[in-house]
Amino acid sequence: MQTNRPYTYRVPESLTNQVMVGMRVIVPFGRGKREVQGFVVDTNPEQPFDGDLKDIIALMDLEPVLNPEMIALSRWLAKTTYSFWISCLYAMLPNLLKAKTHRLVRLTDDVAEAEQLNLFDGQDSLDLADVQNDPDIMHELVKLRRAGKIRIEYQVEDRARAKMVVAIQPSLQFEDYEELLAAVPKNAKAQKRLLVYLQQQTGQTIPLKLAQQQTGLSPATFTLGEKRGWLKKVKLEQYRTPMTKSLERDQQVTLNTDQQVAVDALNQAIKTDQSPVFLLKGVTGSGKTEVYLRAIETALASHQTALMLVPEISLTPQMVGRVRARFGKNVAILHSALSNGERYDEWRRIQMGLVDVVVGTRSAIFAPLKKIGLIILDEEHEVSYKQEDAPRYQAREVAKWRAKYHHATVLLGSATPSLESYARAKTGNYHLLTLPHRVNQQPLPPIQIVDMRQEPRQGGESNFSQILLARLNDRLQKGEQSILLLNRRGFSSFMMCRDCGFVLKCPNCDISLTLHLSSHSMKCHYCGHEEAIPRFCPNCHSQEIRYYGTGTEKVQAELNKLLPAARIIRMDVDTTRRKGMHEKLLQQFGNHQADILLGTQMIAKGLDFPQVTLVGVLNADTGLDLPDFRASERTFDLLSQVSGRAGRADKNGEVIIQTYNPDNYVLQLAQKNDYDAFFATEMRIRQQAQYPPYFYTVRLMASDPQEVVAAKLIQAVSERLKTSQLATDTVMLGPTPRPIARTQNRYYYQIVLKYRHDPTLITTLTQLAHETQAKGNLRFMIDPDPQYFM
DNA sequence: AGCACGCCGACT
DNA sequence: GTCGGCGTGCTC
Repeated sequence: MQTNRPYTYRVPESLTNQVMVGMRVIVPFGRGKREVQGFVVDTNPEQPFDGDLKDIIALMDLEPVLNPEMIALSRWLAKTTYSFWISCLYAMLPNLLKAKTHRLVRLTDDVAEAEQLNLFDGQDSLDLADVQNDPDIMHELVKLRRAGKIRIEYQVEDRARAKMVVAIQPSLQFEDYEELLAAVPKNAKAQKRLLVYLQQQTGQTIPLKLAQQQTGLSPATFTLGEKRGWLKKVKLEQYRTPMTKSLERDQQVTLNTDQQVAVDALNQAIKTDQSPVFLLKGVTGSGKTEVYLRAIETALASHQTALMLVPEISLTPQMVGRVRARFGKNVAILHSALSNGERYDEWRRIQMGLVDVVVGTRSAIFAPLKKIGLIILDEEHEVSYKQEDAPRYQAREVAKWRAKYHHATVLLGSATPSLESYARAKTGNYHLLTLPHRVNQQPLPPIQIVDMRQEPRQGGESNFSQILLARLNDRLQKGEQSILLLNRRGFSSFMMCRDCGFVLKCPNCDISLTLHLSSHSMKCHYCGHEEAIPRFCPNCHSQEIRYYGTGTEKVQAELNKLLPAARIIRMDVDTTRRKGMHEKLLQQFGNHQADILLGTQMIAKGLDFPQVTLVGVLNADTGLDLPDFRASERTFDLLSQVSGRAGRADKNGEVIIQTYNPDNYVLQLAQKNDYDAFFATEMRIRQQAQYPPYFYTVRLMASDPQEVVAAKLIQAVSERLKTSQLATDTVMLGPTPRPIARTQNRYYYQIVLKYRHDPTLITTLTQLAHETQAKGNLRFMIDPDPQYFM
């Protein structure tokens, strides 16, 4: 944090007129011979440094990688998220441009040959990163270092490598080729063909491969042509384009009245110089996507570009497919599943202005599009729009910042808007657009709530109520499909000894281990720790150990018994971990190779399968009693979304929700599909408890492998806050241990602050971020508008 | 992050 | 008198 500011360097003569704002440079920094990478943020500082300047060592770029908009945005981002400016700059670049520093160990003096052979393997240098985990080698190196026999050099490596292809350019004029044609020997057929081809292509640049194909000539002929000066060979950047899958057919749809109203409002806004925010609230299946596509068309028609964010590409393949179908090669896709190379190439295409539409996940909000006319956030309430590690930005807020900069329109879409957004729409801060009806004219599927406490229990407990089982059977007979949601993976959620009450916990985290039968192990869902299934209690050696709680694995086993004829696809983190499995499973289900799709919340969103007429929620209570003020909002959202998967085509759908809390208002209102009533109820609770959207929240957290160290720091922070002059309505909760006090062998303590308007608090937090040093393993972080409190 | 400097205790 | 561990402050 002490270095969180710009430093001034001299431009050496060799770089005169080459250094530009937005370029990356290599500079010396500190007393050693350390080289670090930096960004040029200004070439004409207001307050020049009064002292000896060091020279810039080298440029890493031939052209800026960040434009002035990005530099201004990064400044604002650093301020509002209490982050380092430089991490904000890096957050805007594709991974490939984030330099890796190599620490090379070099010999300074004669070292015994044996040492050189052992340590350096005959090489003249050694990358520290390769050996830093080997204590023996490190010890040896420390000794050599003390003896002055080795030194460490820092090297910055540029990882950006564009894939290059050779291309040819005709270098002469039409008439020149005419003359040459007349002059070549009659039997030189290949040369003649080349000349004719070049004559036709004057002024073009053609990849060599393509030219060979078109002419049927060999590479040798082109080389000859180059030698004789008929053509020039150039290197052309080639872009790795992801998702080369054939484009879907674009379906032209006629808008219904509601859609038309929304599109008209958006069209008008896009053409103005304002930067309004629209909230499009449309029930599941109401045709929000078509509204998005029309708005993008408008932006393009007025020579502007469009940026569209989706929560997660793998969850919304159908959405991405439709954008590509409509706009074809004019679209760049940016998401986390791309390789670094693919991501870099897509980013370059955007940077160079080769595309006008960008679709991507959270970080795509930094796509270097110029002249943005429209920014869309689909499913705006999704938590994935908030980055959970530094810089902890909310993509929705970045969208609004960029919209102001570009005079662009922001469009937030959702069936269940976040309370924050809907509240703003209600007060007129945002413009509200609504799509209350499904496009297929079907009503939303009726939802039935089943009270699991009333279920008969003959023959042991079942996870299925009689009615849900009967309905599943009915769909099976009719050849229709069902979706079952159980928001818990694994087989059983915990193991307990009947004799002594011992619960098997993760050694690294304060959380019980989950039984996974498919991998024959006990797993921790927080750190990935895995161990064998115990045969007797580790505490009292009793054999009376039992497993409690139900996960997707167990339900799958139970279904196999209850409905042996049903073909089941289970979809959770465990079955989709491998690349491409997600798509594969969905495709199988889409081809009706299975009758039931059973899964965790990953199946709740965005899926559109016409044969699905039944949705069952096995346990609606799981998310309700978490210590998190957003628990109700998330449950309502999940239930609404998953219900929307039923009856999307011409057949009627039906939803069954099983619960032990049938009277809970969240379930009651989800059943009625009454978002507005839910909003009103929840808003009253939030107002009373002083939570968003009435108050802002910020979470401060200290963590360390030693509990006392973390506790001490948070205590000091707490004292500091108490002595600063906080606004009278600012509330400080804590310090307390985090609800899950320990994960990955670190203890966490937190303070949650709630405030309305408190400039002093903001200043104090900024100072805290500056002053609170991370020492050793101790960490301190400030998370504005946190999404989770666990 | 990494380095130098200075303080302090332990040892020669 | 000297060495090394550790806390603090600085890096254009």
